[in-house]
Amino acid sequence: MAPQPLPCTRPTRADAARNYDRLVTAARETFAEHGTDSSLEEIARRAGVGIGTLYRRFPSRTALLEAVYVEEIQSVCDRAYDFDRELEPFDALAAWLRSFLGYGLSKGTLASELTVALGKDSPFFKACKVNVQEAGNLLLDKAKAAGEVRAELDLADVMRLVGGINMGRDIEPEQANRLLDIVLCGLRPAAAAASPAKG
Amino acid sequence: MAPQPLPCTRPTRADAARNYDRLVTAARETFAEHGTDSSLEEIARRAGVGIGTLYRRFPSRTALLEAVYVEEIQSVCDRAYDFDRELEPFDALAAWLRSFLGYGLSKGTLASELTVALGKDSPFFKACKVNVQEAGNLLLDKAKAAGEVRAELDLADVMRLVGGINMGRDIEPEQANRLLDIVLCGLRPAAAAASPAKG
DNA sequence: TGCAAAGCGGAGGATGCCTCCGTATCGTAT
DNA sequence: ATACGATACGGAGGCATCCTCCGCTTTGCA
Repeated sequence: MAPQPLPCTRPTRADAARNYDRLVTAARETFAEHGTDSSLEEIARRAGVGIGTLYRRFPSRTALLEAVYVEEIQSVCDRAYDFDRELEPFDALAAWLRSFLGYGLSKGTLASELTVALGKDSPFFKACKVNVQEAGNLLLDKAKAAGEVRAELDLADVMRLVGGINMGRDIEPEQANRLLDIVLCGLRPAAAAASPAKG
Repeated sequence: MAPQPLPCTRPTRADAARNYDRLVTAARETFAEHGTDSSLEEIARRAGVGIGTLYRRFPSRTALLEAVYVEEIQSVCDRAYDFDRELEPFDALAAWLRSFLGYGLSKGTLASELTVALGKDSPFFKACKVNVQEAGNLLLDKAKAAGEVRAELDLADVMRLVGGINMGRDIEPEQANRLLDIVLCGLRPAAAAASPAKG
């Protein structure tokens, strides 16, 4: 189902693997609760391992974020394929974007920071991007083929807009959905009255 | 022209006023270059004053941000009134949002962080919000009255979407403008074919 | 059971945040 | 011009976090 294997550095030795899992779990929880600026020492404490262990496994904050993101990315992609099977083209795209948004609302800023991360240049994030693009483009292309989305749009644009919606930490779910509606409207072909400012 | 006086704490004594200006200038440059997480000690060094001076004048990072934002806010509001005089309703709104975006592109993440800040609860940011709302609503209401923007949208929604566009630090100006076009399309009434996902 | 490889964890140097207070400067009154 | 009180300056220092380094422990294989 997932076309590209995402890099995974989970170690093989029993104790190391156990600590790896503890760290990723603690990191996911802590990042979700206190944002991605959380203290790494706090995460190590929460995981019940020494700070040295954290740094050996994850040489930088980014590396730890990557490990957390792998699972989130996987989940995001899986849902795209689900919606593709179950819904009509535009609805599938809309549902996917809405689920992406709802997921972000429940996980603090993780989703929006993830969107930012997908713009980064690291090899890891590029690999993630490939996967998300493959899943998202499936939905987007079908919606385009059905004439329900403007042909000149690309997925990066759409993701960026949706990711920007809950960028500012606290947003009411109601407002978030309203903003998504605006974006969804903007995706549709300028069939009649509407035309963008410059083309 | 600007309806509400924004608070200003610029001191009166000569040396203090000079240092105040140096600090605000250094802060604006540093925040634009390295984001609002920049070291305050770095800013003090850049301004050529001691760290103590910075903290006496600006008891917190937020206080320093406020001083930087005052001028930006003023400039954003002024432009709204200019566009209102010079352009047709929808074009004025579009031009204002586009200038807001262009300004953000040239100033790093300042503009988008400003958008986030406008959602905050501090008295200062509330005052800023009042001013921006007054200016923005002038444009938005006229565009609504002209039937070119959906009546149920509010300014906070629009600002948030636009602010989200260049949230992720590095964005190509070309892409940013494309995203703004999508948003602008989304603002227009669902005249014919286009209709939002849920109403 | 023994041993080498792999992993563990925390001490410690560097940096940033913020406070406190002795010293220097400014503006005014004489 | 001078003196003096009010105001401002600046950096030392306490605390938190980041990240590195290295001596000790655990693991898994022979």
